[in-house]
Amino acid sequence: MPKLNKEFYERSNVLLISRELLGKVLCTNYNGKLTSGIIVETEAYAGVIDKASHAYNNKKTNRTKIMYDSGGVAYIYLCYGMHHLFNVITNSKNIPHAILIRAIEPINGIETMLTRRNKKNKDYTLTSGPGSLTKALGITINDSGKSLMSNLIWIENQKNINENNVISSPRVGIQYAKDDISNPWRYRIKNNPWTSPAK
DNA sequence: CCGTCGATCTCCT
DNA sequence: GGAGATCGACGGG
Repeated sequence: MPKLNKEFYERSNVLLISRELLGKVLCTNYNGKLTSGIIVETEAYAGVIDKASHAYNNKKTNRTKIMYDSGGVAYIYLCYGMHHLFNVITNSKNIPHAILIRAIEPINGIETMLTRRNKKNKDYTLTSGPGSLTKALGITINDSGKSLMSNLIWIENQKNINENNVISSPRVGIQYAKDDISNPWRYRIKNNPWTSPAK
């Protein structure tokens, strides 16, 4: 299937794009090892006005400057000092919108994922959760800023998920975000067992 | 099944 | 020094 293009990512409605990413296929190819999975859970981070966003109030650091690129690049950062969390940057240059990919359903390269995760058997913990899926796909902060039209990390246009099969609810782990805590900007495919453990 | 806790980088106070 | 867009190990019930 074709890769999602620059025009897809450069649109301005980050909530819409977060919903539309459900059902699409996140792929990586490191050292000839292709791994991929269906995106089943996302969270939108709405930039300078969103207290849960790293770019709240136009904050810019060496880590977050990637967020200010135009849409279609990867923003990957280290969470709790050890987990590499993968985000899609959207909107135009200097508008730092981001979408966190929280869970995928494995498709290709299961054996490679199991090796990277030090697991024997495929179970729901393989790629459910933002830190788990990056480890399974081999994604690290080394690739923060890379284009999503590259042959390293990309997203393929598969199917659209009907609005009736999407659950939206508050985001996870953002108790510090005050009055933005309850925004229902987490999106999940209904009844998909590969969504993250946080319910 | 559940709750608690350690790991350990970036950024802020 | 402390908190964070997390995960997995461990202990108790």
